[in-house]
Amino acid sequence: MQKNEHKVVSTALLAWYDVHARELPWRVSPSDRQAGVVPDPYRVWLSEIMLQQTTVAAVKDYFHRFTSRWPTVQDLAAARDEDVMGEWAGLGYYARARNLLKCARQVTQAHGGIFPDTHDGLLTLPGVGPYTAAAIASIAFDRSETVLDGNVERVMARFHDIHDPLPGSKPRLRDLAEEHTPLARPGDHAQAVMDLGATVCTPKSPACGICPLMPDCQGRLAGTAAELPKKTPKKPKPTRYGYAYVARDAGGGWLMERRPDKGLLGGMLGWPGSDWSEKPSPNPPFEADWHDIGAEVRHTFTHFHLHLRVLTAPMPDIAAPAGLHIVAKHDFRPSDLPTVMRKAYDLWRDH
DNA sequence: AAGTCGTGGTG
DNA sequence: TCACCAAGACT
Repeated sequence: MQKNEHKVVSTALLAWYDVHARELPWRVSPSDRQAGVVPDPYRVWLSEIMLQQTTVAAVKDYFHRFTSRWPTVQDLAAARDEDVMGEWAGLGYYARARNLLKCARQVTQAHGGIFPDTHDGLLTLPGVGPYTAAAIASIAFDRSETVLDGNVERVMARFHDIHDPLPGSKPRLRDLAEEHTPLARPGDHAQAVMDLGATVCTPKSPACGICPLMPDCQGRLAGTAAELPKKTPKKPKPTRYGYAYVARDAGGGWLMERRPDKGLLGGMLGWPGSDWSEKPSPNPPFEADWHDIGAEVRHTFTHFHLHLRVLTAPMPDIAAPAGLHIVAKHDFRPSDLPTVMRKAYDLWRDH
């Protein structure tokens, strides 16, 4: 329940939001909602999945393409797996795309195309965790649930001058965020805190001078705002190496693999290759005089750097080796590839 | 319950 | 250049 001394905060925040809310493709503005416009749960859900660990700028074009191609959750549920994975290519965290499809089919088949309208109901959906369930419940269904994402953590740590490092301080920050959550306009409140965190209370050099919460911000008063929240240091990233093999058959088809659902780049299209390790074993898909194109892909994943050498050879008139298949010339779209594979293609094309 | 899982922008 | 960072979920 909201503490009385925090009511002035949420009031100031909502007043700020009424003026400064960004126009976003999935957002119903405060004035439009006041006029009776209701958010579409499908669009709220889709946007929140895309926004997990991903910036608004990166999401916008993907959101437009998805909603143009699949306007409703039933449309998405009926899509082919490879079409959804191809449309998601480049956005990253591909488990989201696999769970997106699972979720769309679950909502369509088990719920008649209607999203659950409670936090606990939403939590049962694949790809929907504590944050996303609270976000959808508050934004789409006007329920007073507390969202806790990186923005909210940062705003709370600064406003209350919390110096304990994340992730250990998370329960404390959650308690504080719950105290700020209003019963009225919970969705606007949630989006207001996140907008504030993204545009004013930014990780580096926060714009305290224009912040609506500045008068009561303990971090600002203590002069510690910019260095909060503290975080436990991360491990350094090792560098791994590998080989990728780009081969075309006589008809211009490409020899490719569909990666297994589990693990890195799961479910995505890619070039056959070696393992990625400190000392990779060459693993060409067929015997040939493989030509090293003389350039290597450099790509950084969440927890390691990768140097990938690209080799090429014409493919003889044989069947595709086990686990691989030919993507016909006119079915091949570089935009279907995850970025690291796209980089290998670009190097091949330019060699 | 730490580790895994992408990518592009930023300072 | 490079570490850090983003509207986290899953195992």
